Amino acid sequence: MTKPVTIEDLARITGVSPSTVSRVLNGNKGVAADKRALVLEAAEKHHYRPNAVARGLVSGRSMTIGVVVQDIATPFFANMLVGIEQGLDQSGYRSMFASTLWRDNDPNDDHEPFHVLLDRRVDGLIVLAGQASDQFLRDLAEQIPIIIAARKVEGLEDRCISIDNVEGASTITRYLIGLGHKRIAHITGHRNHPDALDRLRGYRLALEEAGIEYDEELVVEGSFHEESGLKGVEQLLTRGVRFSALFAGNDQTAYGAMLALASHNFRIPNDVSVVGFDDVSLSAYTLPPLTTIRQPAVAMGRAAAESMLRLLSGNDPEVPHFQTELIIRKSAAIYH
Amino acid sequence: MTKPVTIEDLARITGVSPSTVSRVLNGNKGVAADKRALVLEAAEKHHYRPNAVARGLVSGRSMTIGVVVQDIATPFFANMLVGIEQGLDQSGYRSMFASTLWRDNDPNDDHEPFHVLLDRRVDGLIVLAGQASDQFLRDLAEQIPIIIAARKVEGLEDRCISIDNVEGASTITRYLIGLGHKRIAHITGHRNHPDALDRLRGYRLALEEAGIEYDEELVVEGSFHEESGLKGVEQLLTRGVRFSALFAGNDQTAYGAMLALASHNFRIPNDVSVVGFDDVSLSAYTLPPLTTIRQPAVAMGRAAAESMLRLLSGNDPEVPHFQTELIIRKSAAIYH
DNA sequence: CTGAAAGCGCTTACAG
DNA sequence: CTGAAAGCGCTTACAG
Repeated sequence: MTKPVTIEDLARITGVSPSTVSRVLNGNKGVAADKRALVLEAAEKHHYRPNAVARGLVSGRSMTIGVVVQDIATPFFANMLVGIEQGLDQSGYRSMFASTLWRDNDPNDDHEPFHVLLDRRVDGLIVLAGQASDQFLRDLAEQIPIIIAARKVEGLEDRCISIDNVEGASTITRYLIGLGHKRIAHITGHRNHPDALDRLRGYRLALEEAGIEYDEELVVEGSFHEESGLKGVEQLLTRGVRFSALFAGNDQTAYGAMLALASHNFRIPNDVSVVGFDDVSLSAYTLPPLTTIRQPAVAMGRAAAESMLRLLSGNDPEVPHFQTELIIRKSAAIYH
Repeated sequence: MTKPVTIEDLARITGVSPSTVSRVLNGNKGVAADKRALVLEAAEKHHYRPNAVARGLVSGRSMTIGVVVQDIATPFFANMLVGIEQGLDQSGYRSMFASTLWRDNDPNDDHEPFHVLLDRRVDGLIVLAGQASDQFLRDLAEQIPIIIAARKVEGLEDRCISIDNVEGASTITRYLIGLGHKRIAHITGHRNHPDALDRLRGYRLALEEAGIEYDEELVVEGSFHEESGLKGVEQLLTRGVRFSALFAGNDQTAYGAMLALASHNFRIPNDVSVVGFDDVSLSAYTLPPLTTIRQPAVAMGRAAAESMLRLLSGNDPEVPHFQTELIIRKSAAIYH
């Protein structure tokens, strides 16, 4: 473990002052050409690398932006993270992630990931969905530049990047109705998850418009995971309700649902149509490929990063508006 | 943007010296109980939070460990990252990720993610697979504690956590052979990827053992992505070669392959058996559920973090050995 | 038990 | 154009 070379070292080697070394290293104007060359050469030769920690302490900027995420391993979030990295690239900023999910026992741990990041003096915070309260996020916004993605926070509208879940859900439900389906089941996300609530609302809205009565026997609670799609279908089947189509709360739920249906010998889409929400990249490869609503995760992540960059340079974040899009593949068909 | 309170502030408020404040904040012994109480109360009241940057500068430890990863959005890597977070939890250390993948144009950028991390003075580095050269990693190991996961580096064996790809591949190929298959196709990973090479070797090994001649017409190059599974099958079909089973280089490749086969009206596993490698969590939910080789990503990530922690505390890393496991589901069946 | 001082590696006015 | 000095927020010997 060799000690990294410092500016002090370089100064000693080249015979100029540390100030001058610092200046040439920072591409600062006004340094004699010969000294500049000297320093640059020495830096190169000794593999000098600036200590970002020290630099951060004096400049007050760590050049890293914190990202709070529920679960890295969820395809949708993973894609947003990719987008964030893309958006930050070339900016000199880097992202640092902090997650919670898998330790959801301790409720006041909800703030723990925020603190790790804040303590490390990140220059800004991008929050992906998550269960921190609106109030907490509002307070945070007083302390540090913040952008929120895949979630809407009252009072922070100009910092939120999200799609309209009600609209997306009603669009895909309408699509099923247009295919002739009347008995449409729905497996929701977590009971209190805002997205889950909005999607349920969109589903009901579309039914209402079409004059189809809402039947609570047709909806079961899920959790946005594959497992819950599987269980959801089992529940529906146990209840003995008839349905010709199923709107799963998200794509992962749809995967589980399709498996359960197949194992009960229902053919998709001939016997029952299945649709999801999100359009995770895998959904183009399921059997059959999944009809779903696209929520542009990568683009949203990139936009979050870009808005953050704008915020950090003192400008208006200008968060863009994202539209959902109906992606028609093979998992839903005309009712007969 | 309110300025965070500092130790200096706390000293002024409580009337003790900064040294004393620092001591009580660090749970240091030997401080009068009354002063301790005073400081603690003030810290609480003013929401004091230590500046990890300053602390890092003096202690020389940033309490963050860098993780270099090819692609966060790949399920296998995402799971390793989850494992790393789990392993670091409670240790006070945090991870910072840096990836490259999606900018694979510039070859000498390969080292860029290492530099961002090194410049920020991470205390250790966990490298997940990746294309940095063995030599580069060996050099790195001289500078900083390093653990390498999902890859083997010569000379750094005691720092590598990986499974035996040859063994895994030969195991699953043997399984197919045991089912009666003789014409087994294989879609590899990237041409030069060590894992891809090892899996191909394992495949050939098993064939050889069984006295089945290796037929290069049966193997096509893939890239470990869904898309390449799809294309791989198309190629095989175009070649007009007969095969009753297909060993995909990894699970994602298998997904694409299954889709292609299905769209050509092959039933899985009745007409052709398909197996993968990795056992990503989704593989339990495909149609049919995928028979595959499990590479315990989360556990490996956790082990990497734990070994790193050991290394940082001056102990032997004690990297554990991981075994692959054959996971039998529904995508492969007896040949007839 | 406690404070003054030095120092971590850098940047940035301030003089010259 | 260039160096000496101060300072970022903390920790840690060093005296007392």
